[in-house]
Amino acid sequence: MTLRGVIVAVEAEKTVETQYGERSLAEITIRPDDGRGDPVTVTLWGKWTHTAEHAEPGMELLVTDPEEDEFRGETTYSTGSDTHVVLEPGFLVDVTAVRSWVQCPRMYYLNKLSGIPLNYPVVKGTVVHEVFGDLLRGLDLEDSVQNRVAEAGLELGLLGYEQDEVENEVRRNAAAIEGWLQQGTLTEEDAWRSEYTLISPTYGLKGRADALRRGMPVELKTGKNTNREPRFQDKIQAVCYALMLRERGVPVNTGTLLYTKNTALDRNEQSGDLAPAKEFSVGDGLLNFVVRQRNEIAAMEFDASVPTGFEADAKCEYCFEQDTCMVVSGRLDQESKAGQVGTPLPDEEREYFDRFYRAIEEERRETHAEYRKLWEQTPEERADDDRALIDLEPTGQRQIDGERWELRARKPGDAVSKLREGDVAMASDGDPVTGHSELVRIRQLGEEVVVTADEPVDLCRLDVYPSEISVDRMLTALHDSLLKADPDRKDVLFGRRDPEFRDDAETYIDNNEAQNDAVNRAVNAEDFALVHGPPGTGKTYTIARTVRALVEQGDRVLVSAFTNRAVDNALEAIRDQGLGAGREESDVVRVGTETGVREDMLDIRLETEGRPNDRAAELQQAPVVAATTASCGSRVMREQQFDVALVDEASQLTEPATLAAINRADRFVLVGDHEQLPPVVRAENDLQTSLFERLIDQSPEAGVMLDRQYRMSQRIQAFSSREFYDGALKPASGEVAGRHLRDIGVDPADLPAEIRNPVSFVDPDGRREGNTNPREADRVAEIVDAVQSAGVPAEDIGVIAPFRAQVAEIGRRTDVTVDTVDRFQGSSEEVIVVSFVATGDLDGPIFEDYRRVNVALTRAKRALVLVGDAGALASEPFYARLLDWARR
DNA sequence: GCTCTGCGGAGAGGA
Repeated sequence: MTLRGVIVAVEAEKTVETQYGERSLAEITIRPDDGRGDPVTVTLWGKWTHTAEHAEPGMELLVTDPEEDEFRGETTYSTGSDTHVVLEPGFLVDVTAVRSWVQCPRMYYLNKLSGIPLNYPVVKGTVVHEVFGDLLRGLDLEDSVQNRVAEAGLELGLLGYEQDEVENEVRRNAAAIEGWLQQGTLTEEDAWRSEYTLISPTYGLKGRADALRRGMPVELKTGKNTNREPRFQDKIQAVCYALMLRERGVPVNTGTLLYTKNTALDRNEQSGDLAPAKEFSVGDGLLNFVVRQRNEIAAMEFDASVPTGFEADAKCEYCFEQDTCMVVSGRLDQESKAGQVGTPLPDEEREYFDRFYRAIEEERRETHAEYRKLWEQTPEERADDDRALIDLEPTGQRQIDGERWELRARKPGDAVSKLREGDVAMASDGDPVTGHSELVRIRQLGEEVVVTADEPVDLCRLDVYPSEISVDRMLTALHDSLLKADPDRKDVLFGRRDPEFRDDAETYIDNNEAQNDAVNRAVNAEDFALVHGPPGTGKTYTIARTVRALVEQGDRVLVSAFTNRAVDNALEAIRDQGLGAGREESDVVRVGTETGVREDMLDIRLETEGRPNDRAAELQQAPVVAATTASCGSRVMREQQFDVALVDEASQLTEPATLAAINRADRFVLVGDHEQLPPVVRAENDLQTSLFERLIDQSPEAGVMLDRQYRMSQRIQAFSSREFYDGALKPASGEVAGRHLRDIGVDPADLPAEIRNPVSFVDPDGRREGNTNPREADRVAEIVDAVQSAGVPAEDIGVIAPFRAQVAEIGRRTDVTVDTVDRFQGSSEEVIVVSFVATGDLDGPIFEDYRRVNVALTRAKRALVLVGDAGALASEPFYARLLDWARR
């Protein structure tokens, strides 16, 4: 039995006399989640009072296997022999975080804040781990060493390492592993498996064990340890995995640490215990200790407080992070055991840091809520939520290169989900949390689903695997921009100084004054420039022309955007300017994964595998580098410096995500449109406003608005121009203004009367059902058919709906592109049909942000058909104006 | 990457 609920009261610890002597206890009252709602009291005995000290009203508490008692007619609970007390079980702490917390709570905080830098021990450690996995999967040691070192080519090159010396070192590490493995495999056939992903609903833990041997966790350490016992923090890591395995019913009582530098080669010169593998027994004491440590972290994060180092017996004089720790606490004016050095940041910067730190941590909690849905939702609910494909029928498994696995399954019916080809996902036998699951990469997602994995699994279900990476990257960007950035940069970001511009004026673009102004602004910016580009105004061309001008004046340029698609769009235009002719030129380099980068840009994609020096040179010598903002926060990109960072679709980026890109450069140019979609964030907080929007408000003089659009007819653009751009948006020419279906060979007479006008409104009299409206979907499909029959090719028609469910509903009825507004941003079609779904009223956040409507309407070039419920639309002034305009 | 401690044991126990 598990007791679970929100804490309503926490009593102070007290000491009582029992028949077994003096014992301490603390009482916590919770309101259980069981629905009855009557508060119950739980008595925490002995060491669990430690957790009571960290508990606060409002936190969630989980108690496993409590003992039930009657006291004064009420049921009470207390901790027993099998009891674990867990604070905030919904907050998922990573196992490596528990490890660093145990070393020192400040270390945990510093790691979180500043990320893992690019350094040799880290890169080498990763390579050795990969070789270890390969050996477990039966690969040849020499092949594995060579392949894995080559794969790390770029990082090694940036660190100035040669392939041979790294191979030799990895070989030495791997030899220790192999020797030990051979002993084991002689007796234990098939008792191994590598890289085991675990998520714990009970303990609020997640992590990936390096390996399991006969079900027991094995952790690999690339260092040396000649003590008889494994290092304490290493044990902690293994104990976390043991705890999670026990939760799944595996009777784990042993953990193993494998120290790869404990080799026979050193035996002559070293004394001590040089066996690479050190086993230790996992008892209740350690398991409980780990739960209590995790509780400390969860409690600290509950109110976003900052650890000082006093929480544990940290001994700063031994710590390698002492200097960093003192600098961070000095600059952020934090209490710390190590002490402080340096002057604190100005108050407004401190306030900014705190505000965004909290906002990012809120976002992290929302990400954890996504994880929770893995076990809180039924498979059917997950599928309805578009977050999983369920009821897959496995059709085959085979081993492919490198002893990895390719798994196939048939997808029943026309199931849809957020999953995309190239995504990392969680494949399972049906239950991703308690069943057998593996992290996989999706290769193909049609009627047949194909994924690749390190280990085989029955491919019955595929789940979105939430990632904290963007949250982590935002934190490191925040850290870099406040603690490492040059003060000059901060002065303009905080509005203490106006951005400056050089006076030069040149003609870069001779047929569009605003675009030419924008390029001049960007090229002459001493600090930053902002380019406001409403739909169809040639943002991308302006960016490309700017990049060329910057490169010609000798600048090194970083081109970035939130999505891979936007980066590649910008790159395409940049290549049209004559840059990035091909790999030989290597003047433009695209940094990104093979699956993320668009096919026609793969020829300039930076290969990360190969000879270190060559790979590093390709990146370091490129005058133009393009990468997503998430990649800009990567270990590799954090080492790069640019003169100018140019960020496209900046209005869709959170402020810290934008910082990740602009931290890399002396000057920056943001291009965007704050009247289109804002950043996608889960929590409601400061992350919802983009840096672009904030700076446009703060320094309007740094901005140029592109005011001529090359996309929509006059009739189509009118509403958007009036409602969102104060009427300033104009067609670029008479040709654009007068665009009509006739120009592409369509006679309006061939269309049904109700959609004969360039902008029309149709009310199908449907009913909203959840996030769909089947009748409206029917009608949309009929309209699309009619448009096609009149002669518009399918590829020139697009359908936009607010919800993915309706997108799927319509998609079943037509072959043209159907997608959500959010996915349509950045593209356009000759004819656009918009399905509003809502009937009766316009309840729901999706309708509250009018910017979404702006995006939907401005995708159309020659014809726009709005399909919806007139009553619902008329119920709200903005939509009523839209309706009037469409029916005119 | 270091010099160190953090981990008990069956299991009930107070008012």
